[in-house]
Amino acid sequence: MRSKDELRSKAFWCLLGINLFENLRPEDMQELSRYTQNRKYQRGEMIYLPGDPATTVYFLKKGRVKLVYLDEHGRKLTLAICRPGQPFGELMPDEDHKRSRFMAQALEDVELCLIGRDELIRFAQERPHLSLRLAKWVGQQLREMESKLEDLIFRDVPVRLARLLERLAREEGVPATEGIEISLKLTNREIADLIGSTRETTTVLLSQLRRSGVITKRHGRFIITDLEGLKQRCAN
Amino acid sequence: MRSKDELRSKAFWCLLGINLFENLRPEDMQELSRYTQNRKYQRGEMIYLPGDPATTVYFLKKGRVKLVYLDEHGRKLTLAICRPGQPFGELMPDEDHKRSRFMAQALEDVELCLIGRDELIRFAQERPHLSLRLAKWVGQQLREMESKLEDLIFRDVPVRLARLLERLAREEGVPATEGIEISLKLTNREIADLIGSTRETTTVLLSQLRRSGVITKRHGRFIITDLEGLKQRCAN
DNA sequence: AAGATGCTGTAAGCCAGCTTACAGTAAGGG
DNA sequence: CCCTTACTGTAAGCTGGCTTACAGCATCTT
Repeated sequence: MRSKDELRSKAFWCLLGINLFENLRPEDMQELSRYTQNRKYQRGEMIYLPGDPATTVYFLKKGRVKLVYLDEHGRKLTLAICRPGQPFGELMPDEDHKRSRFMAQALEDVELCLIGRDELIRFAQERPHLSLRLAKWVGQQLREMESKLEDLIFRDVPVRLARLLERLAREEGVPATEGIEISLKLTNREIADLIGSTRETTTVLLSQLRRSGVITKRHGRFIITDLEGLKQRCAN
Repeated sequence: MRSKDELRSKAFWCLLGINLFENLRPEDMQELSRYTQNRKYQRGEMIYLPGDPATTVYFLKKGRVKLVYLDEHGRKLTLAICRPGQPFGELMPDEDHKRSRFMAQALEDVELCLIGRDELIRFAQERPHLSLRLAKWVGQQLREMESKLEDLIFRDVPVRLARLLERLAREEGVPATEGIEISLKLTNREIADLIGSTRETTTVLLSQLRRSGVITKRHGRFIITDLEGLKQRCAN
């Protein structure tokens, strides 16, 4: 059986690589790690569902996770794709501890560590620097939401699709022989959910882009073969 | 000429009634007030414009202010209506101090006090409780944005209009003989901007609601005469 | 009083993109 | 290997709500 110390140092290690906790003093890390847990999920598994009490904050260690809004009629909108190092979950829920309206789903095999919202806040209460970082994190989420809103109101579906692909190429792209490969397995349905459109419309638009030589597909992953052409389609 | 103390206590008074600074120690209030300024604006005046550097945080003392997103083609979306006691402005802008994409306009004669973002953050740095409140504030903005997004994607225009009127009746309503009066002068154009629709469509829908006996208008202000009927129209 | 400016009301026409429907293809699993 | 399930591709039709266009009012200005 492993010693407590070993377990603790393992948890400690878990906190490394998380942007939010960079530059934290080692003894603080040590303390914080006592409140954390490690979890693993397989591709496709749900990490939390709409309606689950929003009392936990998650930090991605490995794999990617998508955050999806689900409405009462089953329509979906994917709000974000989180990458290793990033936190997700609701840090600042309603006064009345209302349940989250989002779900988090593993896009790949995922490793994460989690911490109770109240513990994290109590811990931050005595560490102003961390508190401000939390505020900054929430501020980032806010800005992402704003840009999502901007897209959905002011841009039409073809432009939203082009902008999504351009962003994915920038954020998740790896160089390939034909161009930039988006290192994410995404179905047309998932892309549709990301741009707030339907599967059918998205399929048609993707076919057009393929025929125009802007993109191609290999092993279920998209490759941007003409980044310039794509960028032209990002404007209204 | 007035003494420094008098000026200071006046500024101090300015901080009272602002939710964010409730329960702050008097000496902290005293110090914070040294960084603040008071300003007045008339109905219709701009407080800041898109493109202005986002370095200031505002606290409303009197009157209401609307925050509007303006796109490059002149289309508008009103994101929020702020009321006395509420803060607005961008507390947590991009790393690169990107300029705000919003404008703030006085809906009525307005009194506010303002403080530099950096000063406020430096001040909060040593007061963890305040830092967490800032995070909570940003969290609230985030939730409002989420609900705006939800409306815009999943609900059609008539429902969005009904929900807006219901919300305004709840938040800005005062009892009147015929029903609940919304204590805000709003043109059809402004209502259209609030629900992400056009002036014409909004006019038609408002006329329908009037003909159905759900609302009426007096002195440029709407009165909800049939709250139940309105609530029925809030569902999809 | 006349003119300018901005708000309200109404209506015809149009179109992006959602719906519905179906066929073909890939892939996972027993 | 077959069978089931899920994904992709295509197309006809419909419709919510945006566009465009005007006319009548209400303020405000000088």
